[in-house]
Amino acid sequence: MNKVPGIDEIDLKIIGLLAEDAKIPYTEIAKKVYVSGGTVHVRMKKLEEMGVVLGSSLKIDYSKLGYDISAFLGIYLEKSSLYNQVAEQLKNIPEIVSIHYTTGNYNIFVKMYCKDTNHLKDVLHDKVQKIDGIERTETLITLEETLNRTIKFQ
Amino acid sequence: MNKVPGIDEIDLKIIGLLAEDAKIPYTEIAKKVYVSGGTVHVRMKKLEEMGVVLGSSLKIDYSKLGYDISAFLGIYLEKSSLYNQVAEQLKNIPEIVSIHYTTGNYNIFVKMYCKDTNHLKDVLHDKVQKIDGIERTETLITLEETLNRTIKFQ
DNA sequence: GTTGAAAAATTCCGCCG
DNA sequence: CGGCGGAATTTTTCAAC
Repeated sequence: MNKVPGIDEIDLKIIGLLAEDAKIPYTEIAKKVYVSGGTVHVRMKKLEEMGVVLGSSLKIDYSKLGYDISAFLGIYLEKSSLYNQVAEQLKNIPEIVSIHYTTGNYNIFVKMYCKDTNHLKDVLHDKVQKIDGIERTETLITLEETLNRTIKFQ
Repeated sequence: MNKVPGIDEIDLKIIGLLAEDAKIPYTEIAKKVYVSGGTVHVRMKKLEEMGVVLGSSLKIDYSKLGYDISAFLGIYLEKSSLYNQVAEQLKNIPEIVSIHYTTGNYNIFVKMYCKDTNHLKDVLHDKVQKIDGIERTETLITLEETLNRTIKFQ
């Protein structure tokens, strides 16, 4: 399997189980992994201190909250050295949930959620396109999301 | 704000808080939102039944587990009607964590994690490229991920 | 890594506005 | 009916081994 110093099979199993549902009680994890509840607690604390586990979050169906459009944005910069500066501005746009500096076609790649096509148009036109250093953008609208999981380590 | 039937400000605040850290105790959420712990519990149960909240998961630093490469894959299909068929095959590749059917440049857009460039090459060559119906792919390697949050509703 | 016990949170239910 | 409060149950958390 995976060779990472300081992390063993048990740690990976714990992470694997909690990645699917972060609210499973440690006592239940303990049974499945054949250790005591206290050990699961100690392991998780270690993993958090190591920075392997960064926290937990809710899985949310955005469309049920009125955010019907999930889209990716490929951004071309005028100069790739502008990344940090442009990323700072992108952070201020609440519709944007992740920002990636990438090799390949685009310089920056961004994921965002919008309520509808008008909202998307507004964000693009009034917020993204106004940022200095952005040459042009390309929009990929997600029509269907088939999968959304965490990687399997076991 | 947002008009979604059956969901009010309090629900959105609860979701907002738990989206940042799914393990905050309901009693603590209750204090911040000025309702009782029982009410937070009832609200969350309602949101889960409505399918707004799909569950919870761990935020994991994949690089600390030896998965140093996060990449996107833009996939061109021979015919876009092949989506379901190809998506089924992609699901069987454990390195792939999300699959999107998109408008724009690519037909399918995929996110994946690999240990290193060799691992990435293997996945592309031995797994992805072997799938029937895929014309060609384009790889965008993430050099830096600046942001990863859930959308702010409040 | 385990155990056990104190502290805290969850969860459920009857009551009230 | 939605929200509250309290009580039983479960979980978390921590110290000693």
